[in-house]
Amino acid sequence: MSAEATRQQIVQAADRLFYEHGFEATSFAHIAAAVGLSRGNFYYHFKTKDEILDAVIALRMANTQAMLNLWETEDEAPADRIRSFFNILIMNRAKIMAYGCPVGTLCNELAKLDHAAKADAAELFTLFRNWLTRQFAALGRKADADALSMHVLMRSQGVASLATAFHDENFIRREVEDMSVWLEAQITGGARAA
Amino acid sequence: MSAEATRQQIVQAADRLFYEHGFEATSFAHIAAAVGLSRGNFYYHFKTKDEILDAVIALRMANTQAMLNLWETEDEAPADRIRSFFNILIMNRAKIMAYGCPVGTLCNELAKLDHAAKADAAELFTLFRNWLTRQFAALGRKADADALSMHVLMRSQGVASLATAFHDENFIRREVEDMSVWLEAQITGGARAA
DNA sequence: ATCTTCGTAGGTCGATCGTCCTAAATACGA
DNA sequence: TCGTATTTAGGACGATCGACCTACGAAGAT
Repeated sequence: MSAEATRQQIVQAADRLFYEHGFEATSFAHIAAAVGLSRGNFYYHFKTKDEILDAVIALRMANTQAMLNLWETEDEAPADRIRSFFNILIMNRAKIMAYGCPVGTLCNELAKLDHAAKADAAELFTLFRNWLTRQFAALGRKADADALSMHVLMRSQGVASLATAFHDENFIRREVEDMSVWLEAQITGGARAA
Repeated sequence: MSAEATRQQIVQAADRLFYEHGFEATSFAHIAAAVGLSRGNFYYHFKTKDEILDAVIALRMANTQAMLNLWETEDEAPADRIRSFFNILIMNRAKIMAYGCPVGTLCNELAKLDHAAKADAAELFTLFRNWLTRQFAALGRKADADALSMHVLMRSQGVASLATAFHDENFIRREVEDMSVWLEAQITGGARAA
C-alpha cells in the first residue's frame, strides 16, 4: 500500500481513538491494532506520538474548515448558518454524551498535560469563532460579533460537558431550542450584551 | 504520624494533582513526592489508585457540600446565593484558565476512560444542580427550577472550557456579567424557557 | 533479470506504570 | 521496661509505555 494511504489510515484511527479515549490513554499499540499494522511500522510514518497528534489536529482543522465552507455556500441566511452550528449538538448527541466535544475535551486534556500542541488545538476553536463572528457581522452585529460568537461557543461547550456527565438527551434538545430562541432575540432585539 | 493525618495529606495532594494534571497522568510517584513519603508506603493507606480517586471524590463532595451549606446560611436572598455560584468563575479564574473546571474536566476524563467512578464524579454536579434548583424554587420558579439550574451549570461549564482554551480573563468577566443580567431577567420576567 | 528504493514486521531498549512484599522503625499499652 | 501493634521505607514484580533498530519482502526502474 502507498505510504500516503497508510498514513491517512493511521491518522483517521488516531483521530477516533484520541476522541473516544483521550490522547494520553491511547498508545501506539492501540492505533496499530485499530489499523491492523505492526507497532514497529509506525516509526516509518511518524517519529513520535506528538507528530501523530499534530497530524490529527491538522486533519480536524481541514475537516472543520471544509464543513464551515460548505455551510457558508449552502445556507443562504446567516441565521440559518448559525443554526447549523447549533444542530451539531443534536446530530452528534450520542457521541457527545459518551465522549464530550472533540475540540473541548482535547483542549482541556492538553492544557492539563501542558502539552506543546495545546495552542494548536485551541486553533480549532478559533476556526469556529471566526466563522461565527462573520455570521453575526452579516446579521448586522458587527460591533459585538466576536462577543456573540464566543457566547455561542460557550453554550455549545457547556451543553456538551453536562450532556456527558448526565447522559440526558432531552437536556441537549432543550438547550438547543433555547439557543434558537436566544438567536431570534439577537436578530430582532438589537445590540445587548452577549 | 497518625494514619488518618497521613491519609488526609495523600488525598489533598492527589486532589490537587488530579486537578492540575489529570487523573491518569498523575502517578503514585507524583503524589508520593508531593507529600514527601515513600512510594511503597502508599499501599498501606490505599490498595489501588482507584481507591485514591474515590477518596478524592469524597473529599470534593464534602468540601462542596460545606461551601453550599455556608452560602445557604449566610446569603439571605436566593438571588445572592446564585450570584455566589457565578462568582466562583471570577474567584478561581487563574486556575480555571490553566486547568479548567475541576468537576467538568474530571467527569470528561473519566467518561473517556470509561472509569467505574465516572458516575460518582457526576454526583459532584448533582450537588450543585440540586442546590441551584432549590434556589430557583425559592425564587418562585418551582416549575422549571431544575431546567434553570441546568442552564446555569451549562453556562459555568462553557465559560470554564473556553477560558482554558483562550486564556481570556475579560471573557470570563463579560459572561459572568451576562449571567447576572440573565438572572435578573428570570426574576422580574417570570417563566420563560430556561 | 537485476538492482535500488519503499514499505513492513518483529524485536529490543530503558523508563515508568500500578501493585505487592518484607523488614525496619516508631508508637503505645501492659 | 518490655512486647505488641501500627506505620514506614525501599525494593522487586510483570506489564506496558514511547522510541528505536535491523532485516525481510514488495514494487518499480534500468
